[in-house]
Amino acid sequence: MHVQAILFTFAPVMKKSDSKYCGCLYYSANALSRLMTKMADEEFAVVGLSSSYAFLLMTVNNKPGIQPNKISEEMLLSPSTITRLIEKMEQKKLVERKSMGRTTEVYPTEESLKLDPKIKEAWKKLYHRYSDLIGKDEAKTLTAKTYEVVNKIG
Amino acid sequence: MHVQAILFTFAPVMKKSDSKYCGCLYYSANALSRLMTKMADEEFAVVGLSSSYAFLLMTVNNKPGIQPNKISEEMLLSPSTITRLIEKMEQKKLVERKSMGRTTEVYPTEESLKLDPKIKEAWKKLYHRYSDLIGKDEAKTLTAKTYEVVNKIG
DNA sequence: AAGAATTGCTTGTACATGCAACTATTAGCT
DNA sequence: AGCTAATAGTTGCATGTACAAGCAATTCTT
Repeated sequence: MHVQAILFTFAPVMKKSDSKYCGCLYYSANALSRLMTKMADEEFAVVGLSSSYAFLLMTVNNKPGIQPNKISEEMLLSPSTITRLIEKMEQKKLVERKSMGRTTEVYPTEESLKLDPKIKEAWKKLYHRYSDLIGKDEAKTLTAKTYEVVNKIG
Repeated sequence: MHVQAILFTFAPVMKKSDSKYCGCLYYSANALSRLMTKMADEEFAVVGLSSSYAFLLMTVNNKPGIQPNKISEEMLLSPSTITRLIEKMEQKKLVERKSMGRTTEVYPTEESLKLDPKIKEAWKKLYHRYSDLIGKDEAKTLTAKTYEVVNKIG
């Protein structure tokens, strides 16, 4: 306890910036989001995808035939965004749409399924990367807290 | 301690969604960011601005003559983004640029200064809005934690 | 069974943001 | 003084995301 205090006094954690906005959740949430997205995009680059597409594929690979509707819920993105994501992945021959009446089912292609382990691997690396940077427990609690707040607000 | 446990057992917090991604910081940070941005945009709509522009104006109003450079640091946005934001606000006659050599100084117009109290008011309402939703202490600690992580990662 | 409401998905459009490449200016070195 | 390096800012381009409006299919109502 004492040691901690002394350490903090003589060796404070260096902050990169200290904006007048740092007490605002809008600000810090957005800043973190941008950083995490950049980090995720870097990791998923090994499979030639940016983060959103990687998550889309994992979602579809996990539940072949899932409806855009449900993907939207799972990824917390708007239906129109999901349409756009699916379009792009269809162009790349990584998913296929089967429309039946007003509903649509989205299926992974062979290639997407073959890619799946690599995507999951990249995802794991992402996890380790930020966990190493900020501490495993710290990462877990922040993630949980954040998600909890998302559920309260959204 | 015991009471807590019992409460949790018999009255768990109801979650809206429970994605397989909820343990990923990329995912929760992005979700929160989107929600907060939406909320902020709603609040700042009373002054006819979306959130980024409101923050830009507050920054410039607070330090007239500030350089884009410094705005970028304070807002944790890339220089090019700041250029774009300034352009728009210049079109709306809310800021002015004075270029001197390679440096540029950004000044608020009268109108921007007149708008300032309303922007700050909207900002305060934003704060209360999410604080009411998730609890004041909860909001404060999450904001602080998030900002801390931003400093560690960024 | 016909019209109304709802649902699932898509499209047009707009916006926020960043990267990479560029220009212009200043600072540093010799 | 002159060349090089660094810095400040801008621009072209690409991407991710959402809203509003639309279309098509289904369900509800009476």
